[in-house]
Amino acid sequence: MDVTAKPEEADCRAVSEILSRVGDKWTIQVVVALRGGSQRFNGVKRRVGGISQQMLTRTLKALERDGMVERAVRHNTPPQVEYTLTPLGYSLSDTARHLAEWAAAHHGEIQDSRLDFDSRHG
Amino acid sequence: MDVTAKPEEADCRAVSEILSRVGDKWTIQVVVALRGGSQRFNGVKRRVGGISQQMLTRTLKALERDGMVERAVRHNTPPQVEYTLTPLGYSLSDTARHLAEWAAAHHGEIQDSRLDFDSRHG
DNA sequence: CGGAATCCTGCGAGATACTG
DNA sequence: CAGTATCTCGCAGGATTCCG
Repeated sequence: MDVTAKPEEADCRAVSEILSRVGDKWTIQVVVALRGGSQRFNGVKRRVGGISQQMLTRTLKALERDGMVERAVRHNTPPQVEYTLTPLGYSLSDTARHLAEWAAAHHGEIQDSRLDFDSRHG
Repeated sequence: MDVTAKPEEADCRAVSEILSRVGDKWTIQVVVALRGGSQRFNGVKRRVGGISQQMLTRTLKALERDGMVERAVRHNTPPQVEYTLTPLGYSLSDTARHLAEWAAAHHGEIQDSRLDFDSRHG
C-alpha cells in the first residue's frame, strides 16, 4: 500500500488488489468449502464441485502462501493431507459472506434492470 | 438464486456469481471513481488511470445494463455524456469499501506470510 | 468528445496422463 | 490419495484506427 496516496485512491487500489487476488474463479469457493472445518484434498474437491485437481492444487497452494489455509501432511499409506482455514482465512470468508448478502439482496434488481435494458436495446 | 439449495451452497454460488461479474479488472475501480458524483467519459478515464477507452466503454455499458450507473447524453458540440451512480451502484461501492477495509487490515499479514512461504520453498 | 470496429496477445483454466 | 507435467483453448483486455 502506498502511504503517500490519498485515502480514496488507496482504497481503490486496495480493492482492485484483493479482487485480482481473490476474484478468480475458485479461491472464494474453496475458502467457503473449508468453513465447516478441516478437509482433505478430495473432500474439498467434492464440496466445491466442478473444479479440476490442477486448479484445486494451485488455489490451495496460493491460499497457503497467503496464510489463509494450513496444510498438514500425514505420511501414511494412503497419504493424507488436511487443509484447515487459518483465522485470516476465516476473516476472508466473513467478508465473502458480506458479498453474498449484498448479492442476495440485489440480485433481483439487477436481473430486472438487465431485462429492461435488453428489451430497449437490440 | 436457487431456492431449493442449502443456505451455504447458495451463499457459495452467490459469491462466485458476483465475483465473476464484479471481480474483473475495472468494474469496481469505475464504481469507486463515480462515488464523488457525476463524471463525464474522459473524467472517469482520468480518475481510473490506465484503462483503455474500449474497456471503459465496455465497463460502463455493463454497469448501465445492471442498473448501477445512469447515462445522460447532452447533444451539443462537442457532445457530452454524464455518468452517475444509481443507489444500487452506491450500495455496491459500500460493499467495496468493506473489502477495502479488510484488505487494508490484513495486507501486512499476507505480505509477511508470502515472504515466509517463499523463503521456505524455492 | 465519446465512442464503435477491428486486430492481437497473454493468461486463466479445462482435459488428460503420469508419479510417489 | 494427492499431487505434477503438458497441451490446449477461450476470452479478458491492450493498442490502434475510424466515425458522428
